[in-house]
Amino acid sequence: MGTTQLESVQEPKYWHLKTVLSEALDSDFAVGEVLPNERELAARFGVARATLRQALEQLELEGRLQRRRGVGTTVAPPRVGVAVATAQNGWAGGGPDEAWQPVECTTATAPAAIAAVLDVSADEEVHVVRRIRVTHGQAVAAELLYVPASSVPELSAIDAPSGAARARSVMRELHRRGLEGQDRSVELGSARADDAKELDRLPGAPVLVVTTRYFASAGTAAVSVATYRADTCRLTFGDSGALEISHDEQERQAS
Amino acid sequence: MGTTQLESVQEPKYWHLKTVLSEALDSDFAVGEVLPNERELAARFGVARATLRQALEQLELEGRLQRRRGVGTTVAPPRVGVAVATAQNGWAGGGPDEAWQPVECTTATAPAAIAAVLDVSADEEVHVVRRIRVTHGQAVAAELLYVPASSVPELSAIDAPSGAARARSVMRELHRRGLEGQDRSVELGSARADDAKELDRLPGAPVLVVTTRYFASAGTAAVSVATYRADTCRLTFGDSGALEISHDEQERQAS
DNA sequence: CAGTGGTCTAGACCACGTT
DNA sequence: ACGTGGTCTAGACCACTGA
Repeated sequence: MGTTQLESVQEPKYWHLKTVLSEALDSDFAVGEVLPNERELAARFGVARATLRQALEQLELEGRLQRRRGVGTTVAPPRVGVAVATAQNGWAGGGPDEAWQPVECTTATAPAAIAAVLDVSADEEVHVVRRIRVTHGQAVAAELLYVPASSVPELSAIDAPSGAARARSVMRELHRRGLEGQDRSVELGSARADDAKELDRLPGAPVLVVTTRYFASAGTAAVSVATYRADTCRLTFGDSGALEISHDEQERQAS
Repeated sequence: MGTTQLESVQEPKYWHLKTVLSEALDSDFAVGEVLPNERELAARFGVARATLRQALEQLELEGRLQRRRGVGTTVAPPRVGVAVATAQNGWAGGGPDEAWQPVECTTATAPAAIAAVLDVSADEEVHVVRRIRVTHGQAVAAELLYVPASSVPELSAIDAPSGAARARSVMRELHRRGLEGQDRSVELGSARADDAKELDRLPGAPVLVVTTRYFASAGTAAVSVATYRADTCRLTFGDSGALEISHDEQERQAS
């Protein structure tokens, strides 16, 4: 009757390509190894470069590959487990593997949504602390911490008016105020231009946006918006330490 | 001297396009409204369809748009805050807004990485419970829960051999065993074909993969791998309730 | 400078949902 | 059947990195 459809894949080429590449990555490549360039790979698989790129983009999204303009495509190391502080940990910035570096501090009016949560008026100036989180020598997250003046009442106005020094002063005062709890949410986003620069990525790169509300005795003491590199990070929330397996590994070992 | 470069944007077209569209979305469109089709929009902005699509893809990734083949592109509602159980909550499945529906239960050998965490040998059969999480009538997550036989010793072998009924039996037995703690990690992934189907998305759609390890008195009682729709979900981890603002709103209101 | 990935074009055809 | 978004092509040029 009907025509014999041999190989009627009914599966997009880029999807099949991704599978093939993924398996090749497991068997034939070591972490850090450089892949052939895109034109070469596309020719080798007999597809247009755009199609090949679609497969590479997915693999990069899953943390399997790392691509850098002018350099090439390399096999990415497994994702880094990054501990996100639990309620007990207090203000991030303590542990050895949880190194937040204050970069700058300015004062500005907070975005309306932030102002509402902080319970300050929309046109009130708040401290905005810029911090970078570094793990294994790599910048993995960039944060904006919004601190109303009322949360750091003893902050001397004579201190450095901006810069890392003032950022440290604000953090010190926050520590002194103590902490009663936190609220946290995680969602997918794309990196703003400034965050992308700090994270050594292109604007629009996928990031995990962690929004944290810090409660002190008087109410909401501060709100933090931290953007983590989604390609390289696995956020961990542990009662008793980080999980040792990654989703990628599960996939790869599921064969 | 040099040529006067008026409008030397040095900013990709699709990026600028995304900004323009984003603003238009805020001012001229209501949630659920249908946008003009891609060919029309591309023509209107004077760009190729592929370029227009690049902008739409980003906006969809950020949860601003929803695109469905054969239907069109619509303005997405704000992301749903989905509570991820904290240590106190025990086995997910209780609360009103945390409805996990058992779908099926089979027995199979777990992927190697899972088997290692469960502390069972790689060729040992475990129960695999399939659950779907529904919020506001929408499927937001699909889960595979791996349960070694030793965690549900009293599970009658005479029970339904598979299907939703058996899934419920396994969950009931797990409840009986109690829970001492959990470990959790969140990372970005792309939907497998089966998960995509449950979530009404195309394979490869971006998802937040939540891997949870459940501890009982005897050790690791089960491991869960849940994939949440990244476009529509905002995962919340609260000491005291969910955050009420979303990243998108922050962005939009930051103007 | 050469080589890489990033952007962009102007088409074509396909799979799907609705009518 | 029609219109939608999804896939795919075969080019072109640009921006960046490193030798």
